[in-house]
Amino acid sequence: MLEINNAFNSDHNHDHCVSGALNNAKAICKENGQRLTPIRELVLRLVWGSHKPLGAYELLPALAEAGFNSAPPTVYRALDFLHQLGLIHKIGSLNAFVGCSNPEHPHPSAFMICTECKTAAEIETSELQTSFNRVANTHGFQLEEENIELLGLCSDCRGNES
Amino acid sequence: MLEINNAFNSDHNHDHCVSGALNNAKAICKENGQRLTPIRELVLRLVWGSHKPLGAYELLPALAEAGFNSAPPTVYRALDFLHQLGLIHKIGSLNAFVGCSNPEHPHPSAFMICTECKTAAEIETSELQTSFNRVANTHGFQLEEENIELLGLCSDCRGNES
DNA sequence: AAATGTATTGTTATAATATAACAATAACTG
DNA sequence: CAGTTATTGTTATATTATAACAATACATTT
Repeated sequence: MLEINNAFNSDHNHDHCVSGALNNAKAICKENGQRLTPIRELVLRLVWGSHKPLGAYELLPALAEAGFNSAPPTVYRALDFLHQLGLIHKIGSLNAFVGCSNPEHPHPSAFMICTECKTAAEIETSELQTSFNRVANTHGFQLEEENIELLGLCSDCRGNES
Repeated sequence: MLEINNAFNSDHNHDHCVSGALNNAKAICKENGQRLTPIRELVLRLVWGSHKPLGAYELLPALAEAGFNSAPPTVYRALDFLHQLGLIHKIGSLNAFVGCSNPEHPHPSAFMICTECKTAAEIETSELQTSFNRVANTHGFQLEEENIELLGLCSDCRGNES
């Protein structure tokens, strides 16, 4: 059974998501001998602080406000760094980044993305991984990354349309 | 069981794919009261003629050669038109378009994309649709489109690396 | 601490992708 | 044929992303 996270439930305590992600990130960086520098930490906080995928250029003002350089390469470097460690996901169809799955164990993931309000809810995909791994193995394909995006209207936005 | 098409098999008669897609496109346009104009047909041929996803700007020279206007809006319009009818797929992570699944019945689809040679092989996903539909229904999500991308190395490119 | 090498960040410029806005033409409809 | 709609042409610009190199910070060895 596929389960989703609570992105569509606006009641949850989201600070918990962010701080969980941060602790996780620190551990992962330590394991890999990488440094979670102030810029990287800020970008991680910003991305995880939103259930809506954020584009690189949406992050720049916050970087500037925090006193960092805010040219595009700065934010793209931080995003690439976090992405490579599996700490954030890139939503290809939106050119935007999102965090907030279960921060204790990074994993391939899928998203339901509302085309109206842009909210992205992560789907737990363990059940799909079997299928993906099998088809990859069958064809000698070395699976390295997944972009799984379900696009449509969330229940809130469906309601507002009627 | 997931099956893939023959994109990784360079021996197949690809003209057949293209002409199949074209016939299918004509029928679908007729059904929907849409016109498959010369520009649209050319773009369809070009996209289906390649197993590698093609970016919009890669198509422009061919449009120019064929005597059409070749400014970006021209090709984006044709791509949007074909995409909306389900005749081509957009690969979000590559900003590129691809055709060539079973042209007789358009359907949601998934791709294995080689990050080295850029070839995209379509995966038949009927087995996954059940899962996707269920999770969408459970959360009142109105599923409209899917971007399913498996990224990695195809067997050819794995061989070349060793 | 000084010297050295590596990683990170700053900075400028530009590449690559995509769309807005409006004019001109072609195709459909009564 | 006149009126309407759909398509294409055209110019300009918005959005997303990276190249290239300089400057600084950090880590390691001596």
